[in-house]
Order: sequence, then structure tokens, then C-alpha cells
Amino acid sequence: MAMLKPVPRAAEPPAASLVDGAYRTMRTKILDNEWAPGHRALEQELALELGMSRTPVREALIRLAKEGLVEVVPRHGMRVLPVSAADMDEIYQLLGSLEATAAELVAQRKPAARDIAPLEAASRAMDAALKADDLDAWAQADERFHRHLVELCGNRLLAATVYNFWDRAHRARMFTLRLRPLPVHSTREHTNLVRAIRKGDAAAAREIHRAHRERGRCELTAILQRFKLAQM
Amino acid sequence: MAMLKPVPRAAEPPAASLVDGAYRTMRTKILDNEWAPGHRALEQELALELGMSRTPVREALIRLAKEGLVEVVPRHGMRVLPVSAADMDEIYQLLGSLEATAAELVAQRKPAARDIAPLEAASRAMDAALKADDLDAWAQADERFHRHLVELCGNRLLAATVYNFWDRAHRARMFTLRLRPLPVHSTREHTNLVRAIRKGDAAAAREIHRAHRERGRCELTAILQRFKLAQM
DNA sequence: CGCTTCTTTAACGTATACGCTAAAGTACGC
DNA sequence: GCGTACTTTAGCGTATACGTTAAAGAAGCG
Repeated sequence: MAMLKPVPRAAEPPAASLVDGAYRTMRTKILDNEWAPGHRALEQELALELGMSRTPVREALIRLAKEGLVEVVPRHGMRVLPVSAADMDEIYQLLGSLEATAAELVAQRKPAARDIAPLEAASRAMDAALKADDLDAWAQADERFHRHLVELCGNRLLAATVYNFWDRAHRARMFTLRLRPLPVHSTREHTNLVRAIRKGDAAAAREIHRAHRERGRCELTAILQRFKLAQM
Repeated sequence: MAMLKPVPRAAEPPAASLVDGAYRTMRTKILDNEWAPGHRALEQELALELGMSRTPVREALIRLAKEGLVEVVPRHGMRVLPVSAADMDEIYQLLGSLEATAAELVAQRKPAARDIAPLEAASRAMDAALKADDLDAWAQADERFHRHLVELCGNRLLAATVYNFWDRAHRARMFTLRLRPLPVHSTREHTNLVRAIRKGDAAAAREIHRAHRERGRCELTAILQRFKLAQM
């Protein structure tokens, strides 16, 4: 089994409360696969591990459950939710829809050159990483690209929703990073997308991004089937 | 100001716990506008009102906050979040994206006649309600139509996400129900959508639904501006 | 009269206590 | 040996207690 490397995250302000700390710690452990899918723990155990009482742990768990990262069953504690192949399919459909809309909106807004620059920078970084055979760097640049695109669309609700589903799919993405065909098409697709945005061609931007995610969805589904990874 | 009538909801099982009861009660009060946007209350007050201690109230508030219905500020209690005109715009963009995708998926699946029947029934009910000048019945049939469509698409995550944003927009929709032009086009659009689905024309289904929500978004924005309803 | 600083206090964050319930274990009958 | 009824107990849901802290009010100063 491939090892999942923790992806370095942006430095965050210190936790404002124990609830906040518990939430962030547990969320990180889940996204980094330190707590594997299916991992179970009782509230009391978590409290002990995190050095606090059950109260803040419970409140953090409610937040994580609402995000779909864990499930809380009375008397069985929390359980890190596995993401099934079917779930991944649904997530990619949903993301395809929302991100395509984001691309459309960005193109409609005809953003200034300095707003487009980070997209181009990310594209170049993906290219360079691919040539240097550095898949981790590639994945980070890819994430930067999509993140900036979603930020640029101006719809904060849409952006927040996209982030939530990225989180749920994070593990599977990292896992399949080295199992799937080299993402040689992605860079081209991103370049095309940027071109459509610069032209203000909203329909093209939407369609390029839709096709981009659709291809990703198919590749992922194929891998999960090939490796019999029904869930992760 | 128009009065908001409580929309009758499906009978639900008795609350499994106090947290659950608090959550449902508060959610209902918010959606039915019994607690108006901006309404504030302290945890202790809520506990007293709901006949329980602060603990279950707090846990229910965390859930409501995650759904975007309330905000919890330390020492200021919870506040029912107003939905600004800009928020409504964002919500409608998001819903337009997801529901259009749902329509597309439904058309692709070429559902059986008995799956399409409820859509047609809802369409007819909308028509009848419009002729009988019963806007409440119209709104309920409209909701049935869209709900069934989203259920039919087969993507539960997408459906759940759509429901969440419907909730946030619920008050504004009810409020503008009697302020906006009679929804004479909606029935036609729904009929067209059903036809596209029956033909299996996914692209048309997507486009019809997208245009449908886009029109709704524009109408709503116009009303909110005309009546200077910056938020509600 | 306005501004700053001190005091007060209300509300919350967290810890703890406790009873209830469902799951696990046990004994009994067949 | 297998199923059933009883007992036990772990874990949670909820209530309560308590220290902390930020907001509001009061007092002092310019």
C-alpha cells in the first residue's frame, strides 16, 4: 500500500478554544490518513488523547459529523467514515458541476491580468513538477490552481461547498496520485481553461472544466475498480 | 409586510434525544420565520424556553451553525442569520448549478414511466393551483417537483446539498411568493423539462433547468432591490 | 464634557457528576 | 450444544458547577 504523505498546510492561528483545537487536530488526523477510514474511538479515549474532557471533544465531533468526515453512533463512539467508490463518484459529479460553474463565472467576470496570473503560475508549476517527476509538487500546484479558480468566481458559498467536498475526497486523491496515469493532459486542460477565461468565453470555460473533472472521475473510478478499492 | 404561513411538513418520528428535539424545534422556528432573521437569544434563555439544560441546546446550535442558519458569538448568544440579497444570489447560482446537473443526470438515466409520473403530477398540480389562484398550493407542488427531480438523479450527496441551500433560501422564497410576477412560465418550463427527460436529452434538460433557475434568480434579485429588502 | 482605567458581572467554555440504556456477558433450561 | 432470560457494565446524554473573560458600567482624570 502506498504511504500517504502529510500535505503541508498553511500556518493557522492558534486554536481559540479546546473545541477548536480538538476539531482541527482530529480533522488533520483524518485528512492525513493518520486515522484511517473505519478508525473508531470512544469519546473518553479521545478526551484522554487530546488532554481535555469529553465536552469539547463531543462538540468537535458534531462539527466533523456535519462535514461528513465521521459518524457518531451512541455507545460505539465515533468512526472515521470510509469513502466508497460510489461516494467518490457522487463527489466528483458534484464538484464537476460546481467547479464548472465557477469557471463559467470567472470567465464572465473577465478578471484582471493580475487575477489570472496565479492561475498561470500554478499551471507552470504543474508543468515543471511533472518534468521533474515530483508528483507531490504537482498535486499541490493543481490544488492551488483549482483553489484560486474557485476563489476568483466570487461566490463564497460555492467556494466553501467545494472545499468541503475536496476534504472528503482528499484521501482518495492522495492515494491514487501514484496509481493513475501521469497527469499529462491536466496541464493542457488548465492552459485551455485559462485561455477561455482570458477570452471571456464562459461557455467554453464551463465545458472545459466539466470535461476535466469528468475525465478525473472516470480515471478514479477505473483505478478504484482495478485495485478493488471499494472504499477508503 | 406579508405574513409567512408555516408550510406543513411531513410527520417526523419523535425526537430521539433532547439535542434532536432542540435542533428540530429551533430549525422549524427559523424556517417558519417565527424567529425572524437577526433574532438573538442566549443559551440560557433557549434552555429555559425549551425546558432543558444548556448542554443539548449548545449541541443543537452547533448543528444549526454548520448549516448556516444561525451564528453563535461568545457572550452574545446565537443570532438567526439574515440572508442578504447577495447571499440569495449566491444560493441561486449554486442551486442552478446543482439542480441543472441533477436534471442532466435524470435525463441520462432515462427513468421509467412510474418515476416520471410524480413529476407530471406535480406539474399538473402547479397548473391547477395557478388556475385556482392558490399560491401556497402552487409553491408546495413546485417544491414537490424539484424535490422529486433531485431525488431521481441518484446522487444523494447532491440531493442533500441542494436541500441544505433550499432551507437557507426558504424564508426569502416564501416572502417573495406574493410579490413576484405570477409564475405562469414555470409550469411551461417544467413541462419542457419533463419532455427533455423523457427523450433522454441530457443537454436540453440541463439547459432548461439552468435557465429556469437563472430566471428565478433575476426575478428575486429585482424584487429584493425594488422593495429595498437588502436582507431577510 | 470626553476619555481612560478600574470594577463588576453576565455569559460562556470546560470539567465533572450521575442516571439510563443498550450491549456484552452469564447462567439456566432444553 | 444452542437458545433464552437475566445480570452486569460500559458509554453516553444530560444536568450542573465553576473559573475565565469580555462587555458594560462606574469612577477618576484631563
